[in-house]
Amino acid sequence: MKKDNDFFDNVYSVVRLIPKGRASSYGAIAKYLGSARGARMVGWAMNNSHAQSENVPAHRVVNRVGLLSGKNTFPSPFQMQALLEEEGIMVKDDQIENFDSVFWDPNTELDIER
DNA sequence: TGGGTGACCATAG
DNA sequence: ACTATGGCCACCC
Repeated sequence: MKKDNDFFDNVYSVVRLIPKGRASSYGAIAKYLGSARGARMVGWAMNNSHAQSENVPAHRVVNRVGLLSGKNTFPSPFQMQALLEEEGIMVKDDQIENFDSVFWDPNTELDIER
């Protein structure tokens, strides 16, 4: 039988593939799954990521402006920023600095490049 | 069953 | 420039 949460599983897989010191965006992940099936679902999957036994580096996932949108949903809002800084990502005012540099797009990095 | 919500993104005024 | 609204699709009540 088919799994309804196939979408979630896909998201977790991609998030785990995010290299250290890099960050990705919800829309990029959603698009990588096939289309922007409502980037909101990606965030929601993250919200349920706590249900996953595997460690999902949700802290490496931010919105398109590099803002730590989900820090509020973390066990401790400071944990997300702390983890990011731990990996060398500079965070200022709940926003990633040089986001252009740390941005990791699965469509560009993983895929295809022909 | 139907309606509301959501860690978003894009376009229009 | 900023604010407002629509769209996307899965989950909860």
